[in-house]
Amino acid sequence: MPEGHSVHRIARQFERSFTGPPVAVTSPQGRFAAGAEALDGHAVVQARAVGKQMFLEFDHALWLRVHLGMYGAWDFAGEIAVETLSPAERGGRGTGVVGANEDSPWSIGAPRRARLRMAESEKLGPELAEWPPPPVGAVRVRLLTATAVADLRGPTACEVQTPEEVDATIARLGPDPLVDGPAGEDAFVENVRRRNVAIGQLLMDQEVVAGIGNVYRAELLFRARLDPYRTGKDVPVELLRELWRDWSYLLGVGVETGQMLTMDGLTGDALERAKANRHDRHWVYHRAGQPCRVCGTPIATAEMATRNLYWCPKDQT
DNA sequence: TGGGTATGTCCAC
DNA sequence: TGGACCTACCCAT
Repeated sequence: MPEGHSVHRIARQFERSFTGPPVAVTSPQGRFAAGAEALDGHAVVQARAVGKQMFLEFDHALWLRVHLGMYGAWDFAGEIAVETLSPAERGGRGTGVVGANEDSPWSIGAPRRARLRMAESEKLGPELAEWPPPPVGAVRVRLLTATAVADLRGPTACEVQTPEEVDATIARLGPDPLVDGPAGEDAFVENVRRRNVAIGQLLMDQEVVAGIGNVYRAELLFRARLDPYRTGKDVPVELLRELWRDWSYLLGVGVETGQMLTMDGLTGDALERAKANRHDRHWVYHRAGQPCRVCGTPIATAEMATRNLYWCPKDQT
């Protein structure tokens, strides 16, 4: 599932393409019919992302809360402003697809009629044959303006919330570097230090820190050379502060690039390989049995917090 | 072509 | 504890 960086990117896409004009809200699949009716015809005021949760505020003080879960995805189409994608993300299509400057990885493409899938990976689809495009498959909710459409499929959560309910949802979440800034660091340290629970478990706990998923967990622990089984209260405060700052850094990279790039210092061919092939992208994630990129020891794996954990038993102590 | 796995969370039993 | 959610991708056949 999309980890925190994807959700922040999606919120940004909504800010760009959906705030302002009234939005037609429907549930082609039918499972969100009542919620869609409550929002239909109202304008989106703002989009917010906290951890892996996204919130859209409508102009009558109701919010749409969405959590993508493992398989959820948003498909955007229409005259949407698309950020520059890497060649791999463009699905092997030629250049000039989004009209953005190829040399500037952070630039925003000129709005044009296109299709963009935003989930764990992002991909541009073919040009649109008709407008609005017919919903394909199980579309839980469709948001439609005169120039843009967004279809949601397969979310774990999709519901209408009052402002009080939004506050309550967010209150249950730990700090998010892009929401709380440096102030989140103290909260993170405190949340970890008071628990007699493995740090590998705590990083996956959205009440401890919001937005980290299984890939970032494994990579952050390796980057810190930290044993996943060390309990929270046993991790030195200074190491926890470094861990928080590293998460803030990786989240920023993820939001800017749309990819979970966790190996620093890559240049040239190695960088291109990492961008093109996710198996060349990580230190330990999904590399069970393969040699550690630093010491050569086979990467270990075990289940922790119901997910597969990966780590180097020699380097992480 | 078909099966297994996956970035996550909630709920029924 | 296991299933549901519902899709994309990779690999074996």
